[in-house]
Amino acid sequence: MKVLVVDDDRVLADLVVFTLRRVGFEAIVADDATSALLRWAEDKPDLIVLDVNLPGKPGLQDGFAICKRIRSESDIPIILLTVRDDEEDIVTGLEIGADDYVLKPFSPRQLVARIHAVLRRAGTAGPTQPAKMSVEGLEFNPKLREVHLKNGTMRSLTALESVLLEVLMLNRGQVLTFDDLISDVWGPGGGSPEMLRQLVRRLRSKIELDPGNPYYIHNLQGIGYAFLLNR
Amino acid sequence: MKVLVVDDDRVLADLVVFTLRRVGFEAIVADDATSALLRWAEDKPDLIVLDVNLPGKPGLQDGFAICKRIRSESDIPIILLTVRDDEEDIVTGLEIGADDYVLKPFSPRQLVARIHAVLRRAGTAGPTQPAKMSVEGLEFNPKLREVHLKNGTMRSLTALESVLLEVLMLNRGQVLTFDDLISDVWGPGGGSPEMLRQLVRRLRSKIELDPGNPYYIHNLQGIGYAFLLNR
DNA sequence: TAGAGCTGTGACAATCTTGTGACAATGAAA
DNA sequence: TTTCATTGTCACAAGATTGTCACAGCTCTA
Repeated sequence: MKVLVVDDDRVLADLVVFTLRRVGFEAIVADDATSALLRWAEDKPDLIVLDVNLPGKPGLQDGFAICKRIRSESDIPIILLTVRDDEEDIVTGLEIGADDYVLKPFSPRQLVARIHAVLRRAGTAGPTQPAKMSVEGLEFNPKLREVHLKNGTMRSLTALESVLLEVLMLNRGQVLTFDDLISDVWGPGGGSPEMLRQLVRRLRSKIELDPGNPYYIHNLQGIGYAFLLNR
Repeated sequence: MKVLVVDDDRVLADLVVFTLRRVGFEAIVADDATSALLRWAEDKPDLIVLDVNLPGKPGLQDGFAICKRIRSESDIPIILLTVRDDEEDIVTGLEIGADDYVLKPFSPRQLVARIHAVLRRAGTAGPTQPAKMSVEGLEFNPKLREVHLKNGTMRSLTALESVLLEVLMLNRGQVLTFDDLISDVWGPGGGSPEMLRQLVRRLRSKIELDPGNPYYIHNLQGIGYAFLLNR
């Protein structure tokens, strides 16, 4: 997941880029309109974080101009960075197509959270989902979010249960650490071991014929979980 | 893969070194600016873990000063250890060229993960665990913490049993003293002969076909244990 | 051969990890 | 606005792991 950060404030841009990379995003920087458009065209980012105030001609080379230009050709998610209390800017930005805005000053964590929210709303396309996945009498349809069990029953899964099951089935026979699973399900920087435990329990209650003696999802104490270890 | 750990907190440095060695890194220590620069020049480490607060003149002999000095001559990956999640400190560190930072207090596992992340970004890979270890009909998978015996059975090991078996198998044919084993398994200052005895017993009960007449783990009275001594 | 010291053992205590049931919070849909 | 589904959070139970203890049996030395 690649993010283009457009800001002429070097220190701030560095901090944002560092934070984004730290939680797993690719991040690239542009510091004016020209290089922003060039980066957008060549690096094909998945989201743009765009400062409103940029060097160059106001109205022609500021953040709004870039946003407008990109919107004429693309639906890419755009988050505007603007100065506190400038509500007129906010309205203008949303009108020309920005998806969200963040007020300066802000903390990088706040920005990361906002990026996640925008990406969720945009429903970003991940790798092509397989139509169905079948293993050991368990048939899972990610699109419909339902599983058919060995005994013929069908269970519907929630969104998070689906994500977890897909991650586990795609990596069956391997041990996935708690951190790996948490990152894969909730995204960089999200989730917690407690949340994962609960999700595993909920998923087990739907797919295991005997949840007290799980057949599919195995725990390795202190390490993580595995789906159908070879045994 | 050699890591230079720069920290005047001896206990912490020992713990970090122990942890790094446990997962396959070489680790060396310096406890002030002078020896840090000397170690860097002479031992040519591949990465530096650098505490921000060091004894000596602030601004001239602290972690930032060392980082700045090294950056003027090298791109070596540098991870700063700091107690303050203060953005100012973080920005300062990044500005002078640090690649990442870890907040104290931290768990050794967290630091190792951060080191791997920085090395990945730097394009170098840290040491990986051997997939499997096989000796005389005993097959051990450290990742899954399981052994397959000569008679086909599979046994799961606990975390400490795994560590002990790996140490023993990596040094097979050699005698390891009680102190060596205790230090390797529990780390500096931890463990005891009593605990080691119990652990050896538990491990033997899982891997020996005849625990009363052990084939793999031999005791040398008053000295230590060995794995598969040639007799 | 006897005794001291060492190693192995079974069992229990302490601690940690995982699983569980239930409730709170949130957001979407009716 | 209300209701419901989903997800997050909490407190505690259950199970696993590790530490500790006391003693039996073995080995080595005088």
